[in-house]
Amino acid sequence: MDTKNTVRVRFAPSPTGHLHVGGARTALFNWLFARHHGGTFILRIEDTDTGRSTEEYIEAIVEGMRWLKLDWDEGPYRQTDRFDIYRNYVERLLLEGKAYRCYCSPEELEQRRQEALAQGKPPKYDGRCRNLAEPIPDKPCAVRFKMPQEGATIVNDLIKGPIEFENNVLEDLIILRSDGAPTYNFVVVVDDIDMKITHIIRGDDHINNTPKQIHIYKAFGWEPPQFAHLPMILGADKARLSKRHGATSVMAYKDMGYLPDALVNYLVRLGWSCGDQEVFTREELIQYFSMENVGKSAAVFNPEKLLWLNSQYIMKEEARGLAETAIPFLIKEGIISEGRHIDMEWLSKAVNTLKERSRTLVELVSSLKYYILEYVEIDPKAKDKFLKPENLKYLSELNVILSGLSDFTAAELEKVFHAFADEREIKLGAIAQPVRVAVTGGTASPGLFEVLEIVGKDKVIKRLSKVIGG
RNA sequence: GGUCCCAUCGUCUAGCGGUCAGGACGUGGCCCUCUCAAGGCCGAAACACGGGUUCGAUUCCCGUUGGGACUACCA
Repeated sequence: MDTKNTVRVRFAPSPTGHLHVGGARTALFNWLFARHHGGTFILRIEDTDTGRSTEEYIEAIVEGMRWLKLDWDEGPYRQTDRFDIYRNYVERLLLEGKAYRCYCSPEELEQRRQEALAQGKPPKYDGRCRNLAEPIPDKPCAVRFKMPQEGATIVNDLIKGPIEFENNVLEDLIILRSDGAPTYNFVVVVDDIDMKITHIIRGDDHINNTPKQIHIYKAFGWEPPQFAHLPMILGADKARLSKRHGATSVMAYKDMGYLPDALVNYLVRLGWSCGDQEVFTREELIQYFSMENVGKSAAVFNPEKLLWLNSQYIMKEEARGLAETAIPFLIKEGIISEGRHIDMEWLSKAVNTLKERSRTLVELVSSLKYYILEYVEIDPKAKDKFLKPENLKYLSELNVILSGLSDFTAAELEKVFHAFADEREIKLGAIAQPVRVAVTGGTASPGLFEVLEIVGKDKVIKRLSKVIGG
């Protein structure tokens, strides 16, 4: 099959919430499929539920897509802009006798549904308006699609394989509400045909909708696209991922200091694999992506592994670029103020020492405090352990030596410290840890000498003096 | 209740009839070391169960069990 330049896929979220990780993964797989085949990726907003859709969420979804760098070639289309198109198609079905007006009120329907459920019967529409001879003038009505009741429908899913449905389990679904707004199962078909979608890649929560949609395609005489149903993403309790499981919105991960490439890498490995490889560049993903390597079973979202991946990406990232993305976090934490000038070259050096010990940008920024601030807050436990009187004696001797240094570089400092320890016949750690605590406020940091160099002689002396004095 | 999907270490997964069942996260130990990381080495850890098919099943088929989704004038 020649799929080159002919593949057209879409991500079709409904703007009833932020872009969440499940949606993001669906978007990602569509995007990868399109990019891999040199096809077209379309963003379509499914806002036919005017009661729940909001402009804010449309913005939020677009923002999330941009942050993840999932660029689209067409759209965002909005279904609310296309109501006339849908109504024409509904009209056509009505004319051809493939749909009918239903005068049952939502209340009546709901009541019958509850009764059926209570009796343990399938809550399926009974079709009572199906054979009405004449339209009832001036009575509000919805339009239902006449679902075939004989035979079976087979969905040939690219991921799950063939799935068979008995047609008699399908009901005459409403395609046009009494307020004139069309419904999902109808517009999705019309749009996918209208937009010449070749592959529908979506969550497997849509599997049961697929046979219904196939009948609509058939009613119009259209050839359905290919279907590929992605397995769900679950929480630790194996239930569908939701707010209960913690952060689910993509932008929440941005705020927590995750890199978009790390999230993308994590998400793609939830359900897709390529041998033993865990870390991929975008180019590799595009090159290697194939529907054949998409798994069938649902996957539990594992924050620990995402954190590890994020640390990998931070480690690989250029210090300069990291420093730049860290700026908003520094401002948010009040470590630097909005307009203040900061020497990016210097900051990059500091960031460089922290790259391999920060799993998130938030952690990175937190460590950056002791590089940037004048004084540091000292952890009480660290103080008790390492700033005892005997240590303070060494610190003040050392402070004198450091004050006299003109070459305050890591290499020079290392020599000085070793000489200091040798003369007093103490281990390097015996002096390094107290200095570390005095300068960084804690017991863990990058190599002490590089920290001292970057913090700079001035601040180092100030911090040591303060510790000795107080 | 009905329909459909799914089933390999705790988690993500490789496996596409014959493997000591591989990798990754996490976890335990060791090495490195001024601390913390990073890195290296080693370890514990899985084929849900029962029937078939086959010379041989983790792999193919059927049940059971267990999870999940859908079942709206939501998408």
